[in-house]
Amino acid sequence: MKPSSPALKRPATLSDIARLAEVSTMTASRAINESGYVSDEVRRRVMKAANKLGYRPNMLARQLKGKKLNAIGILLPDIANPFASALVNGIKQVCDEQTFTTFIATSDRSVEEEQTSLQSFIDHRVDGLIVATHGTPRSDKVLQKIAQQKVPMVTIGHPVNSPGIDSVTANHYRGAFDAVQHLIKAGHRRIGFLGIAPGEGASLRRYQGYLAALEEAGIKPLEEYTAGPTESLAFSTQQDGYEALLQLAKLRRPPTAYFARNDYTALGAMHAARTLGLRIPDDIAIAGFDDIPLAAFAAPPLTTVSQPIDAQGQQAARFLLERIQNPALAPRSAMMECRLVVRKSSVAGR
Amino acid sequence: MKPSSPALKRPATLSDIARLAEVSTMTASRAINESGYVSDEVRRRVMKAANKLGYRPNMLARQLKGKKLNAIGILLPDIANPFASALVNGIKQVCDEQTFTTFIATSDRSVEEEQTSLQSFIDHRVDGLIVATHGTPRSDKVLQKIAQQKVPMVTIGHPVNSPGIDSVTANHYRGAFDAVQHLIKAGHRRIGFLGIAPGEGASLRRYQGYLAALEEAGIKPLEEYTAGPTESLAFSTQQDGYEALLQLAKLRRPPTAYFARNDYTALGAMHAARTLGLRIPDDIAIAGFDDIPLAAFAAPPLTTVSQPIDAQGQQAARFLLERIQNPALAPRSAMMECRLVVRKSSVAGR
DNA sequence: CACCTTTCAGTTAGCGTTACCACGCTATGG
DNA sequence: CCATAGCGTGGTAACGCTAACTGAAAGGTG
Repeated sequence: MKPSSPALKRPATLSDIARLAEVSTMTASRAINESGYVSDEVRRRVMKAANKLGYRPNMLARQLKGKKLNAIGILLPDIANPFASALVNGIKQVCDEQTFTTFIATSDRSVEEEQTSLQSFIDHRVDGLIVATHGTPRSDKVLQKIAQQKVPMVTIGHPVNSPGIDSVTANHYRGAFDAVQHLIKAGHRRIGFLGIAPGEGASLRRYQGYLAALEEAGIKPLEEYTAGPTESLAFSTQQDGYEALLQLAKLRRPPTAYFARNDYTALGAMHAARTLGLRIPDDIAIAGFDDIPLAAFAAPPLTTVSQPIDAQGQQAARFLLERIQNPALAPRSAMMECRLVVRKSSVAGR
Repeated sequence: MKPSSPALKRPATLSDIARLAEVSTMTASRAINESGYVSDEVRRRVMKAANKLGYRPNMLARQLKGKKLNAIGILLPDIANPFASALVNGIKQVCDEQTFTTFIATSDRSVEEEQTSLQSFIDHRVDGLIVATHGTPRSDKVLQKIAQQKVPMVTIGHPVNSPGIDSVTANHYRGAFDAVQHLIKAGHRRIGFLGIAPGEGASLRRYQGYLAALEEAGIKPLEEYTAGPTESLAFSTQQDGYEALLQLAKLRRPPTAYFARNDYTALGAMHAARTLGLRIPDDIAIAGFDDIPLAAFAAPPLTTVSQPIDAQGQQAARFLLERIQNPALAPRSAMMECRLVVRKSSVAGR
């Protein structure tokens, strides 16, 4: 006979514990939850029984009784996204302290997926949602619809103007502004923007920052200096950057510097430059955005803008947990500053 | 007065629907679930009511009644991991067909995190688990402990020898063998291994494949040709690759070719080579493993080994869903072949 | 027309948990 | 000595859902 049969095949319940500790179910519940009055002696007995049976409270039954699930959902556009990891870290740091579990789902950058994923979270009765998808008018509508179901919600990356939704965002405008200003100070006047098709940048804050920096320097922005994928407000890839730079380099008077919408695009552009035999940073300068881990290891290392991702995650989690405590809170928003990281890809000479 | 008040603050329940459709709760349940006998007329009435109230079944209450939750948990080592995305895609493809929801959690490469994340999934009563963490003896113990709780489970990436656990894995051994053989065929005899400290490769199949290829060619492996982080069976980074190559290049007779344990390590090594003024592939050849998206965009493009990640995810999901249907299944395992992708980093000349 | 089968709908109970109430017990104070 | 208050414990009901049963009506068969 084994010392103690490892476990029933069915997980232990409160009544199992109660039976073993020879108390009522209710007393067992109180002992486990440290609520109400329980004598030390009984509490010890219950704890011992719970331990022996490997008791784990059934969160589902708990939630059914109107308590919190102690779980939140995080919706990410894409798991390969370099932000994802840092963001989740920041969120988890805060959630762990309050013993909230975090579940992640992805939208694969499709609005349909976004909707079903969010609905799944709600169907499983998470206590709140952190949504880090990229903002498009259609996806905003989805979010507002979801928010109507009275689920506490925080967005990261783009504000949604809706009651009951908090937002956290980085100052993309300012970050782009700083990066382009840096290129201008390095002597460049012809600066291309990689990662979006001409005429589609109206809602892209990084593009607006680019324009503002040019304007401040008295440089008239040329539409032909913008290249990138159409119908992709959401993202832009290495391939896009590669093609965009090849395209702009063909101009009669091509840019001498490029600001890429994100680091992937910038890395693709660097590859294109090499293909064309252009030296970086001697022939052309390149700057990106996001400071992904590989940026520092590119050849040459990439000048870029670093977002305080971790901090955004933390702030979002704090907002959310507060809103779960008090759902009636007025919508709040926080904006965090970015930091320009100057590396070799943008400064000629040593 | 509004045309129709948007929604109660409390989500609609079956009894709400039943009341509105003037039937019993049970009949509403039958109509919604299409089980048992319900007349067409009543079914229509119920559906209409459900629609009007925006009814969504409470999965938690359902599970409590002994039904499936229709949700599985995926545990990933790290979200930034380039596999993660493809893996999740493969899993979702299969799960979507059967209307299973997928939730993701990360272990941050810590065994403690791994345990708490898995336990969280179980606490929330998911129907099954797909675990894609890297195998270490300690983590295997955790998995076995979890498996005792009778949760259907499939591992990806490393087999766990335990009843009730299926595994899916790629043939890392063979993939590494092919890559190293390729380097040998290109004329190299002094081939370094980057990504693990000397003497720690016993359980690393990629290292075993490397050794086997050398042996087959009659090359005696040198321990001093191995460099990388200690106590990191789990992973190796760009930084590790960078340092490892710098270290091996200092040898009196340094390797002329390097096989890196993964592409990140390889990219770090390429950076180190550039720092040293070594040309790739003319002075040294480099090959990696994993074929991450950036590998093709490195300078020069990186020779590497491509895993059938998507297929592994699909297979794992199929295993899991079968096991959820029939938990008594004997453990199964599947191994998928890798593919060598030859690019410029390994072949001198044009 | 008696009898069985199929269809349809309602009633009851229970999943695991906790809120609420009720009951005893002990200590305190008038 | 009885009222009152603070402890400690048990009983009951309910959260939203569905399995199992019960009952009734409709349809078919000989």
